[in-house]
Amino acid sequence: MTPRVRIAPSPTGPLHIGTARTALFNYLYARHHGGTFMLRVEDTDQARSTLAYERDILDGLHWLGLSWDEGPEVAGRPAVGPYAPYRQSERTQLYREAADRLLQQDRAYACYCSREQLEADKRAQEAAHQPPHYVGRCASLTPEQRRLNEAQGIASAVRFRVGRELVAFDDLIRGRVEIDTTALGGDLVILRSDGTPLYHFTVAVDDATMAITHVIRGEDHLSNTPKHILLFRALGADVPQFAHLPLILNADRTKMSKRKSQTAVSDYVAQGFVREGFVNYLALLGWASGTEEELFSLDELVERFEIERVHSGGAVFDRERLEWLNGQWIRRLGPDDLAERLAGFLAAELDAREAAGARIRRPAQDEIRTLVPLVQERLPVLGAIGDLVDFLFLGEIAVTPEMLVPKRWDERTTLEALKAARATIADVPPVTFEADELEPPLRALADERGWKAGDLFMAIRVAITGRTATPPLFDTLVALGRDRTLQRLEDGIRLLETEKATVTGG
RNA sequence: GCCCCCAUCGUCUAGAGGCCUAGGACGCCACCCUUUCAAGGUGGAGAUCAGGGGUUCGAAUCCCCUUGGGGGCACCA
Repeated sequence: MTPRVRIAPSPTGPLHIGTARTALFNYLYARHHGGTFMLRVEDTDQARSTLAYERDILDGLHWLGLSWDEGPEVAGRPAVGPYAPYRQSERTQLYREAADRLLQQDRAYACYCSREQLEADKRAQEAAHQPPHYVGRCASLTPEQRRLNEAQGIASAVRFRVGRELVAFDDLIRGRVEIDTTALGGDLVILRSDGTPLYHFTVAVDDATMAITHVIRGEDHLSNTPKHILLFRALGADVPQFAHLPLILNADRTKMSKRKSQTAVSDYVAQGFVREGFVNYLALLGWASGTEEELFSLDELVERFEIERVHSGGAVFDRERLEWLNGQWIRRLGPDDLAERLAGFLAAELDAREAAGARIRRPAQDEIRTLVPLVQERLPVLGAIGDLVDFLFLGEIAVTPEMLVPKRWDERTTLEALKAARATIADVPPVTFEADELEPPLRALADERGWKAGDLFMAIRVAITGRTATPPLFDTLVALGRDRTLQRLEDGIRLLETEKATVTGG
């Protein structure tokens, strides 16, 4: 049997990391077994669902590289797959029909309880230290009573009868799980009094209708599974296999939430995580290959993924490890590819600087490509590009005399060194202004004066970049260009001279 | 409160009765490389395998209990 799996996000918020991980595992399972990966939008909560969130979720899944075989119509393009529609808001008729069938078979009944009554029940149960459950007030209404309620125009919800039994299933990850239906909270509402369906019902109806064979989802649904199984059976459908993935956790080991962690995939995209690193990290949250390898592309994951190797304990989201993995993948990117991915991040950074009042220059055609060798192994995230090379594009860099003076040096030496360096660099003609041509004379200069090369280089570095940590100096000089390099050295020299004048003259 | 799930270094994990004086990775610390920062290399600290009982010649691995943690119990998804 070729598996049919699905990811069923609810557009009530941006794509959540947990949803992304669940989507990934479903995708891996489908692809590994040559099955079908389906996307279904669970937008039955009209009040909270928005199109913007749906967009964010679809974009996020695309970004991750998780293409679905069946899914809803998007941007004017028709739905793909034989089970359309794939958006629950367009399937209401189906739910109503299914509910009608259950009603006719007396596996469900009309419930006329008011909100107030139900709340009073709940309060009473709480006071009696009982688990919240429906008391069954409407479970055995006579036809006469029902007619009376209807005549009074009391709106009714539809409740599914939950009998007393032990429901068991073999979870692909956890093994056998048995839950007594008495722990389920009584007969559950499947249709609200306004006729709209509820989550547990729509999942079961859809998974049944769409011939889902394996339900792979978060552990937070484990306790709900018996409800779904009961519904599947009542609907006359085959019960799928279940696999409940461990939860992704906040640092305090509670279920990952946006209150305590960054949960929106789009935020990680915006910070410059690359899909390769992100996917790799997500896969490692709950799954391990069993070998000591841990860098896997999506295709490699597809090849190696086995649901049995997913383990059952929750996993704390560790951003440092994510960043490390991300850096690994950034280093593996081809130069043109990296340059292309970097462009937007640099532009955004420069926009921000400009908006803050800075005078900036925009990178020339192909300039970013030439910067790649300087930055590739220094980027934990693409968004770090600004901090790494901003001095190349800023009209003015912020330098103070204190910064200019290397640790072991004094102001006088620094001034002297900067002047000498300026002269030395000025001696290198524009046509040969290259790293290989710049390094030897500067080293020779240090030698001549008895300076440590590192100190000289540091003074130059700070003068031309305003930073003590930069890409390799000579490459940086080249990237800056001869004119700007000389100009900034002069600026540095002038800064020290005025400083000295103030000190001695004051 | 009730039900369910889980439990190996700070974190992600390997481990399916002897190969474990518990392996790898992130992070941390040293050292090497080195013009700074990274990257890379080498080494180190770091887990009485939550605790206690069994089973067994032998248990991180199997069973039970305890403890701890988490999740679920809506006319939310």
